[in-house]
Amino acid sequence: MGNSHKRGKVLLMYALIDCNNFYASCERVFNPSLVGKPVVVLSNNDGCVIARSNEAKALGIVMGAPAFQFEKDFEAKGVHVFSSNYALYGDMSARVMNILSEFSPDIEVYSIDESFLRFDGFKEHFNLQQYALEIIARIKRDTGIPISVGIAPTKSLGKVANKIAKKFPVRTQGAYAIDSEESRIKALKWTKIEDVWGIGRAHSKRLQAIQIDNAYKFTQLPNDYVQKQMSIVGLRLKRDLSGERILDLEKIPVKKNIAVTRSFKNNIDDVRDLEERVATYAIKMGEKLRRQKSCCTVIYVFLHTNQHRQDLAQLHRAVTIKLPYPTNSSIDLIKFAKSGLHRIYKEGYKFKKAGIIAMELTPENQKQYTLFTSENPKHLILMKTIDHLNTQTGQKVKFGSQDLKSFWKMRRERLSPRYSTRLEDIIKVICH
DNA sequence: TCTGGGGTCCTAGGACCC
DNA sequence: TCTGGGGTCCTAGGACCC
Repeated sequence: MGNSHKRGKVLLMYALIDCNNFYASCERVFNPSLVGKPVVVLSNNDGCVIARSNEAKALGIVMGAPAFQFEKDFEAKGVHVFSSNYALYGDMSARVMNILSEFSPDIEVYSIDESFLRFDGFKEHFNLQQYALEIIARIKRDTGIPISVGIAPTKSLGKVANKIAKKFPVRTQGAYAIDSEESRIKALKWTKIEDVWGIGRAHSKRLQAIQIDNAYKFTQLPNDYVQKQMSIVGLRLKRDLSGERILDLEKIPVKKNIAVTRSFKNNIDDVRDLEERVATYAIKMGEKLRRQKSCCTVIYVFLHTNQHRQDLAQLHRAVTIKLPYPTNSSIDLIKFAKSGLHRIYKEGYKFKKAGIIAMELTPENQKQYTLFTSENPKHLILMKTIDHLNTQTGQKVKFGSQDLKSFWKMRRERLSPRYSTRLEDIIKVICH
């Protein structure tokens, strides 16, 4: 394996831990009768499939499949369908990540269902394969969630190892280690180019055109060619896959942008209805900003018609607004977002989606107040109070510009209970 | 009728300046 | 025939991720 991943005598290793079919697995934890049955979870508005159990995958239900097209299929094949329940998934994720952090002091929570752990020096003291099996058993016992573990000297190789663990659950028992030069090459030759982490549709298509159809062949390309075609990002990936430790754990970054965007259940053409939507997004954005203690100085507002309806006139409009002062007050954000909306709105179009994005975030405690334009200091106290009411008491405070009749409520017809975060929904165990 | 949402990073090229 | 040149900043858009 060369010496590229060794420093002194300490062997450097990473583990990538990934929850299997996470959302579908979460639904199963609280409804064990679903074990062994096909389960799918739908996106917002029950639009398309975003998670599938292995049984659902085997039935040929593809990722992103529009739910309405598969409705009959679901019924015919006995597929259990759920609306996405982020309160449940977020809570289950936190439990899993908490336990994982007991197994290494160095952890990067990469996404809701994935973490990298650093195992530097562990190999001298543990059988890593065995250690991985312990992690799997512990997570299963304490949360009910099945996971896969890939162990390797670099992060991108950890991804490869994880994929092998998932693909051969019986042989690997859910854990696979790339721990020699031979196993690295064998694993890369097995990995299709389009399955490599960091190589998406566009790049894999271009690589396939020059007969680069697996990850090993990709690592044999000249550096300057890779850099030219795929920029510095591609070159870093090539070196990391070759066994050089290029990618390392990343700290949870403070977000640089915060977006709130939604598709509507139905088309909207009335500007007053759009105002209500945009105001609601602005409030949500304010909450997100305050949670990470940031203010924004720029907001971006956009409107889209339905791109799937080629029979209707299409329009994409957007505007970037520089705010006079950094803010995270929902009241201000509503005002600015609405003014943006009025600049881009055009009569005569049926809009399907709108969104706002907060940009150029600054820490809340570093506000630069300008002399004449600044925010109303009363907002600060008001927002604190509202956040407290919303998060601590379960009350929902609404603003005047919001719809009070829940007319816009997302379609979530098949929502499971919030088993783990809502007392009324807690699971009942009946003993006889 | 019905097709998700929220992020990051990099580069090319234009605007502008001296 | 020949039409400066180089630096910086900004933005749009492409590519990727889960």
